[in-house]
Amino acid sequence: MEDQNDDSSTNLIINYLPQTLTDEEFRSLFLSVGPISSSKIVRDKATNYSYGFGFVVYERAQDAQRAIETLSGLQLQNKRIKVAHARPSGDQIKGANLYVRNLPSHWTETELNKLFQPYGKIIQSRILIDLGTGLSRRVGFVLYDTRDEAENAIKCLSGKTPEGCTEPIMIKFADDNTKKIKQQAQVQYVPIPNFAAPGPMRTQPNRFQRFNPMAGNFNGQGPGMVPNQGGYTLFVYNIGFQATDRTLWQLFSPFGTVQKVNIMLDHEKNQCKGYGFVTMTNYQEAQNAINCLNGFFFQGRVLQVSFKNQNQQQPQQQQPQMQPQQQVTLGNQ
DNA sequence: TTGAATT
Repeated sequence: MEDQNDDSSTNLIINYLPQTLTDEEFRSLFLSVGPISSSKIVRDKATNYSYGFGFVVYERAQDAQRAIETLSGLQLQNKRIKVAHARPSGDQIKGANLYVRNLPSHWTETELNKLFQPYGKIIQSRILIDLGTGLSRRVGFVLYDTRDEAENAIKCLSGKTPEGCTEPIMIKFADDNTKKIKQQAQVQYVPIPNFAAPGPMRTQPNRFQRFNPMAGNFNGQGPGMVPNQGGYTLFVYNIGFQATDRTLWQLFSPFGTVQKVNIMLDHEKNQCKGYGFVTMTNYQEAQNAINCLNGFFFQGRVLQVSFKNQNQQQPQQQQPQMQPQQQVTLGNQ
């Protein structure tokens, strides 16, 4: 690419993308902020497996900034995406990720960072949690800004026993993820609506559902579902008074094909009445959107999302005559 | 043998 006009202010890296997010969904999401010159989810060349991150280059720096402000932290399926300026790429930032074992079981990222930050700038760190028990698996990752810093940390910390601990920690460079291929394409994320595990509470309830590509059709109807030409309309309540059609678009399009969205407006106050409607093509995708977004904490409110027809809150979604809002229609854009 | 932060 020959986009060298101050790449650092327009080039964004997006982390923690859900595995099933498509390139089109990814692009649409960021297009909603402003014109972009390129977008890409980084994938394995052979299998197309998403590594869970991507890049977006905006045409204007102010749009890139706004994307960081409005989209970072957005919940997409089972992930909260992170949007940030990409660091200038180069050899020195490669191979800067460390794998750490034998961590004290009560440690969080805070303690991990405290131990590692004397040796360099930490870009990201995490401790793995056992999903069944909610307890630490006592392994984690520390990503430094540069390879040199990571090497330095290994030299200084490897085999050392941190203060107040009984065992030495083990450190090595993390595997190069771009060389590993998960052949089993994320098949088993079974919907477990009320997976109530005993033990410590999770930060996020595990009510997120993924599609199983082997069981039915990702874009089509699930087994036994009756196709509905009109689509499935969802009622979205408590979305706040600043919400626009774009808000609904951003929230729902990651879950599938959205036919139209419709924010109900208070024309006197010229603002949202606090609710709206979303029509999705596929039942399965609509149900998934409900599972993921109902009860989701969004901009200081708890969203309520349901099928419109199950609780007959509103008459018909007739478009008010004066409605100046254009409807977002998903076609081939 | 770990999650997924440099195209």
